[in-house]
Amino acid sequence: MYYLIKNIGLFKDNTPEELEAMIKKTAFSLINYEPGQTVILQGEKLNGLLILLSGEVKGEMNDENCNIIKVEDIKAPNLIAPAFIFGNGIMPVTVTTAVRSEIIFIKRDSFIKMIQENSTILTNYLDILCSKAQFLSGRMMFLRSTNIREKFIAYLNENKDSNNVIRIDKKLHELADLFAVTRPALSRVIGDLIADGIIEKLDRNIYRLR
Amino acid sequence: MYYLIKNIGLFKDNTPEELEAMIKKTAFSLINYEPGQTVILQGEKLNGLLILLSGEVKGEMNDENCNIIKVEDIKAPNLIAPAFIFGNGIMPVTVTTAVRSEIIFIKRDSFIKMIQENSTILTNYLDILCSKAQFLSGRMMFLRSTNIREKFIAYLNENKDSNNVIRIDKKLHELADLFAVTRPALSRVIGDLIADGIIEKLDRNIYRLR
DNA sequence: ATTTTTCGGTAATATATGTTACAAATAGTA
DNA sequence: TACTATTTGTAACATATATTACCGAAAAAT
Repeated sequence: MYYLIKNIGLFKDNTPEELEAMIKKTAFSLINYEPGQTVILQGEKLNGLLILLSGEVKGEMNDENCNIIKVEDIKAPNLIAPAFIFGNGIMPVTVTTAVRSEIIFIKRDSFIKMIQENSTILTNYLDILCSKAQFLSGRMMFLRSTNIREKFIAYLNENKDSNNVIRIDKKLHELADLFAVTRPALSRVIGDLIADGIIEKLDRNIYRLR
Repeated sequence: MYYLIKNIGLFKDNTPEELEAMIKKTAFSLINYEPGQTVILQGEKLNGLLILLSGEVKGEMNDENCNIIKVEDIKAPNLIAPAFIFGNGIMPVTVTTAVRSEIIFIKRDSFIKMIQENSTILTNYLDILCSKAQFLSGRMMFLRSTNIREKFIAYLNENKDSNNVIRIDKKLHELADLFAVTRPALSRVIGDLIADGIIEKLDRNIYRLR
């Protein structure tokens, strides 16, 4: 178990032995979930740290019209909703297990004690929170400002290799979802970019910028 | 000064005396800025905590086409970019003073020591970071999913009083900016909502939902 | 090898929003 | 009061994207 959680960013700088010592003096509960069970409901307050030790969970959101919006999948080992332990902390999504899973729950007070006593865990947690905020802030600027054409070119620039070649390792509909647009619209824009000579299609999902 | 910074969320639970004792044993620098001076440049790494003690700063962003996008104004007393102290920490905006200002800078290591030694400051900082991430995550869902009509109705629902009346205390162009749309488009949608009998206009910037 | 499913390209059409311009209403100021 | 600047409403038109549908290619399953 300590070898498992060492793969989580929060604990990456601790040895399995340190983690064992630390967990041993921390109050926690280890819960086994069957596939499809609810871990935490949208609207509930998260009162501590959830560590997905094994298995896989998915987040889903219900909007006012009761449409279910799939938000993200988390595979073990990983933290679940680390940015919802503090602040108002009301979960915007319902988290359910996709497969049989083990989850560790550490109450907020115990978690605070843990990060106070261990400065690498503290800074790792701060890194996680800040990175999350920075990522979201960047992503928001990205979504707000640009059209599909610029989004796609920005994506290519971020992922190009030294030859300006990009292999897109996502389904097109996933990429479209990332850009918050529809797949045919993205597809058309890619076609336009090729027609305009801005990019070159080398193979299925492989392009070169020029 | 200690009375001033007590008004910052990070220090709200400490008495001025505690703050004085704490600051006295922390290495920091207090810098005076004239109006229009640069505090930190877009692309630079932030290496500690910036506390705006007096005055006012603004954040501006340059996109690839060198357009300047105004991001936000911060009035004293307040923290500047608290979510960029950790993580990758590269500033996405340039911060400059709008008026003569005083700014305290505490290096990252000193700040870590401060939050380790004072658990109310630690939890306040965690609250700030988590709230930021939660806010951004909510705002992103909002921007991604809905059209102007739904955004405006959501805004009305969040701000309505017991009689379903909303006084919009923003300029229309500010509201449009919040929604990441243009003012005429928002204006037209409001007109449509009135025409459809979904809302009623009581006065300039005052509406009733029905 | 054959069938079935998924994935990506494309087109017609509909819709939402942007752009630009101008006028009316309001607020601020001499 | 009159003048000016700001804010808002509105319209014509342009554009980007969504929606829907269909086809062919690729991948997966049988």
